[in-house]
Amino acid sequence: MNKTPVFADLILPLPLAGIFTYSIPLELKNDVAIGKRVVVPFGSKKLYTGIVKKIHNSAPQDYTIKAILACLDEEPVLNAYQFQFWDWISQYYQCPLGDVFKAAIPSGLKLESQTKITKIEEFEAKSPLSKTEEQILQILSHSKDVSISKLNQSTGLKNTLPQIKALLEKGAIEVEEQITRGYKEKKQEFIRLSNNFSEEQMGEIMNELKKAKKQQELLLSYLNLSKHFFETAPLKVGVSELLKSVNSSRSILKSLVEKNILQFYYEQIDRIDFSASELSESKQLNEYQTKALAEIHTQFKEKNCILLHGVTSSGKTEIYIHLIEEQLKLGKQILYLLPEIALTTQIINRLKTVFGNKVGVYHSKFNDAERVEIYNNVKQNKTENSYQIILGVRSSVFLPFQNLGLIIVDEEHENTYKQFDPAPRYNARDAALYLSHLHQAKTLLGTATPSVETYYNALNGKYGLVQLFQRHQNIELPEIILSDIKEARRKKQMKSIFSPELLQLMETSLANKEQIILFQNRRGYAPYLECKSCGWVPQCPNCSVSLTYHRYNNQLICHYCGHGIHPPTSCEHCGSTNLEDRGFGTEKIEEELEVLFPDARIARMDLDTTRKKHAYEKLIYKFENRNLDILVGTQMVSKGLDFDNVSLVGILNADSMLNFPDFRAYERSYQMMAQVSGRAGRKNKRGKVLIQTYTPDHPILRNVIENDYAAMYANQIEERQAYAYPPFYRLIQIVLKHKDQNLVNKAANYLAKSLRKIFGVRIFGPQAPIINRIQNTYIVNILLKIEKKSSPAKAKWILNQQANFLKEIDQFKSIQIYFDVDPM
DNA sequence: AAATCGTATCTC
DNA sequence: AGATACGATTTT
Repeated sequence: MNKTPVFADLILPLPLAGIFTYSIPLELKNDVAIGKRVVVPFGSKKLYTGIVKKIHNSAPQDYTIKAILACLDEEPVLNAYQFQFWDWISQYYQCPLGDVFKAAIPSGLKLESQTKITKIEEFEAKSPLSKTEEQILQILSHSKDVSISKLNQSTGLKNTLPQIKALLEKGAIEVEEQITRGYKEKKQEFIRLSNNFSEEQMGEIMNELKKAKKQQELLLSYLNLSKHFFETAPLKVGVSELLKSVNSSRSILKSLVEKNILQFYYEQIDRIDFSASELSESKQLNEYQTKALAEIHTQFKEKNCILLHGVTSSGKTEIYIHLIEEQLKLGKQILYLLPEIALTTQIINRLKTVFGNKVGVYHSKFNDAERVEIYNNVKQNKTENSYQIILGVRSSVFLPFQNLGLIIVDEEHENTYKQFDPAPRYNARDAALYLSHLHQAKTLLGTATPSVETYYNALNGKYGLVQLFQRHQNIELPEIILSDIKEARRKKQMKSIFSPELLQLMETSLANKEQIILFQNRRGYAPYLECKSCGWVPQCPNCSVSLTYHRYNNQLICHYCGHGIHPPTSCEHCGSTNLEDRGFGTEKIEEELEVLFPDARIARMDLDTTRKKHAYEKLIYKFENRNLDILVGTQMVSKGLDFDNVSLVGILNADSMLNFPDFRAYERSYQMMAQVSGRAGRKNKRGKVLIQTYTPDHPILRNVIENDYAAMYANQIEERQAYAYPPFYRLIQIVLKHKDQNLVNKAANYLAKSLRKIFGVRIFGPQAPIINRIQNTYIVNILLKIEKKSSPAKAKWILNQQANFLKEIDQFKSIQIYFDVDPM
């Protein structure tokens, strides 16, 4: 027998490069296996959940090795596809596997220990304690099991560890590592008869309960609900269901249990509803949809990825449904990606009516336990009671699929598919293509306004292309009207932010009992506050941005770090009390509408009004049922919602989008305006879109009016080629961060210089981003543009090497560096 | 990321 | 000197 110790290489949920080798103790030898979770000590105290990546026999030489403490799983939580997928993400997006782990696994499956501190009651101080030590003991005497971060918070100190250590040595406190309980199964309380009473016995019992009318009533209700004497096996009766049925109380039920007539029992239930609901057939496709579907079939024979370019309201969803049906028949899993939760509500409902409980939804507003259940459910992949279709956001590409047949990426152009912070900075649309490739599955990208990159790939034959330009039920595309607010301002015709044309149209719509959507890409009340005498604007103390005024809580808030203060009453510069809010956020627009249209029912939809779990659905529901006349919102209102009574869409300020300093600004503006416009229009009446702008002659606005995607594309692709941008070049952004602005600039200059020696003119910068300070850390960027045909892997290798060289220079050691591959 | 170690700074 | 603050180092 081979008695040499066996080792396991683990992925730990830490932003550290590489994998970590631990020994497998004898008693765990049979348990530990690739893909399972194990608990290991890391550093002096902490315990982490690691995932076994490899088991081997080569003992590491350079360090003493620790042992695995426990194995958490009977079955692996990660399958072979996922290991490959993680490796790809880690390599392509240049981040440690530990970061991928953190993003991919719901935190309910990642236990982590936390230090809990308790006071020892009998402790008496032999020597006088320091002020902070006294303070800590004071806090501990109020509550036990206090965490270190909580202590730091309550004392107001940055670091209490030295004091904790001192107190520990003096024997005043106790420190314990507790593993926070992860996922808990949900149990439901049921009630049943404690004996299989005969009808005769039951009669006696009822008789005995004559004096306890309430109890009698409750028992009777139980017999009714369970159909006890009618069914061979009585039905399950939930405690809460029973109590509700006769409006009884728990204490009455308890006395029946004490009399040993009824008894409680518990069963684990899924948080997810699997009750079968009534299903309706998928809809018959119209002539154009049928043709598109046939084309998709043909092209999938040759290509692995197809772009379905269909105008808004052309019925792409119904085509998806037919494709999903086909995959289901083959026994395959389907992943349906959406850019954000905001979009899901209407599509969930549509898919659920066709596929019922085969559809699972995965997004960030679910709590941990729910996410774990979905994860486990997908992992099981049974045909009964498991999701075959996952409707989810970005992170659902990490679910444990075993048998994917099709990935649909809806609204492919959306930038929310790209994760910006923290690592992994992946694009779910691009990752989906790799995931498809792993499973030998197909990918369908769907949108009315393709991203320039995707459209280029489709035109050049890398992807298939299927077009669908007929709107269903022949709803006409809306009429788009421009309103020159520069002119209106000059003539003093503007009523705050509203042009006379817009107000006119709004009045008509309201008079016709039709609905209105207003779009303003700015939340809060006013983007900034300004002193009228000297022009001073309150800034965030931690970031290089001005503070946004929010009226509902009367606060100035930084949208980058969340810092909030009460608005100052006087100017910090000149002392003037003449402070005025400038610009328009959704909150202010809502307020002004209430004055202008006192009879209209107005609501606002932005990040602030949709924080709560179902707030978004409630708003949509209200609007759908025509309980609202005007909906004001940020980009949330532009995405995939279909309402059939909206006759007017107003875009309040098109210029802020157009003037955004980014090479994708025009493309993004076109997409945004085209998408919002798609919300207008009804079965028998052409909708109207009014765009307010200072630059009515802007070529992009012309493209929007003429609904000419091709022209916009032709123009943009030319610019992309001329200025070396995607799809002709691949971008990698090198980001440097440090608290010291001089140091970070110096480091960036040094790195850019050494990179120029290798990449030459492909290096741009260093340049400070528009917001060059967030949370008191300064940021500098260097941009690398490399030809599409050259090897990105090699470029990344060189970047890494050069970054490591920089880190070897003493003064630059503490500079943070990371890469953003394909930045947005 | 978080604990620990090493060193600079503050306070009486 | 001792307490405190902060940065660098280490983690398998």
